[in-house]
Amino acid sequence: MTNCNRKTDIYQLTAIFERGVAEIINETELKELMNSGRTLNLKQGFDPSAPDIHLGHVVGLRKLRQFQELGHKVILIVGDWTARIGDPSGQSATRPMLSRDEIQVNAQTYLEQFFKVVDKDKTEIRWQSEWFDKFNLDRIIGLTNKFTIAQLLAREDFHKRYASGNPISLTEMLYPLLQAYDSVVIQADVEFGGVDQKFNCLLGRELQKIMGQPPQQLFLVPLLVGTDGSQKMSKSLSNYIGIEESPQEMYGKTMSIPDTLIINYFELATNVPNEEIFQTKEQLNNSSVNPMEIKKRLAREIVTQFHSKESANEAEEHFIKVFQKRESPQEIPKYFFSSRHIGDEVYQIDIAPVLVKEGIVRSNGELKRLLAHNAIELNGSKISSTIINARHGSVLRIGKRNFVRIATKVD
RNA sequence: GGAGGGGUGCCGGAGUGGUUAAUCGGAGCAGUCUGUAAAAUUGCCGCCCGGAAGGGCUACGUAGGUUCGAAUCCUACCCCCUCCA
Repeated sequence: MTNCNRKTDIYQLTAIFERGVAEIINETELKELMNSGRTLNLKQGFDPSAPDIHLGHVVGLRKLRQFQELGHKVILIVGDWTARIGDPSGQSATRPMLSRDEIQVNAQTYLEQFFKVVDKDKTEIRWQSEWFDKFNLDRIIGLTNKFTIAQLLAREDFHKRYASGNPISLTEMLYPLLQAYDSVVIQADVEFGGVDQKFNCLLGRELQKIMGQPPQQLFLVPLLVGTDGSQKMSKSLSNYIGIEESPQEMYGKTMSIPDTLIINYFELATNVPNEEIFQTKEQLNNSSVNPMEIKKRLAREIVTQFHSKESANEAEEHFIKVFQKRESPQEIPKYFFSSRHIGDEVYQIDIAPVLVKEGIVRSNGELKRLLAHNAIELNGSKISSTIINARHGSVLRIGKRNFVRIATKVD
């Protein structure tokens, strides 16, 4: 190994262990493993019931990527069996069973997004069904008798639910066991996950020991707080930034995070070097720069990562134009409205049917509420009725962010 | 097998015969302010008709029943929780 490479290694190691880490079990052992020169099996599981990846997931995926760059191999487990159980960390216990086809489709979608961050060439994909399809009662008993109820109840989520009298199904108890068994099958060296996965991952470690394997190391990343600024990013709370979203959406959602989260996002979701982040922190602390400007930088970084620099710049222009200067955006979707020509290129139009039918507003009632709140503009001026006089090409703005260009259609 | 408690809107949680589309909190949406930040403040928050006043429909686990009238009473069923065995 040349000196040059060594330096890179040290630099990378620092990045790996000092940023975007919640907890490592056991750090010393992990470092020894990494020094052993062996290609490590990095385990990452995913549940094909929720195929969309958002920035919260990216925190962990970026870690995987960093490890890959050191030459290690990711083994992605498609949890086609655990998906049927549903991760108990959600409140609702039972989920509908997914069909084979649905799982296939979800897995496909997931993979496309997954490889936007993780290196495809250094990834192996394994399906739980490879081993669990063959499981019989004998094996299930063999697995379950290795653990006690008390052990499983130690999991915070189970514990809380039990204490507050909420149901826990036996099947759910199986979830951590299956996940643990995956580690045994693939002989995982390190399992990656959010801190909320700690219990499940630890169980894998436990089971490996019982089965005579060296226990896997745990690399737990922090949970990214969502755009609402209070809860962890998740699709069901709709406080997420999906990596498949348009540059404009991504940019806008980033701008909507609370200022207090800016540094956190820089650290967890971007490659901006530590020194720069440190400077940024200073600027925020002594108020020498408007936090908005810093957030714009963050938004550009994020959009660039999943789209391109150009898209990021365009998204920023759009943002400034539409939200800061309150002008109409460049591109506005056009809809045809039944119109009655009342002379001089002016048409009388009832906008309600189209807006409701196209789902731009939820219902007629909703539309009336918006009108009552002065939330609808025609070419920049508020309107108070769904019956309007407009020209072909006039622009409607509904709420903050919905724009509609009117195309007239005389019946 | 026995005893008791409970199932309400996106979530939590009131409500025990009419004044209840259902108190309150959270979430959400919109207005003002503004940096799609925070804070503040106002309004909305089942669907349909109506400019409005108002009217109609659907809804409190499911299906029936009593009643002029039921989320509230009765019957059966389904589901959940706790304790005893």
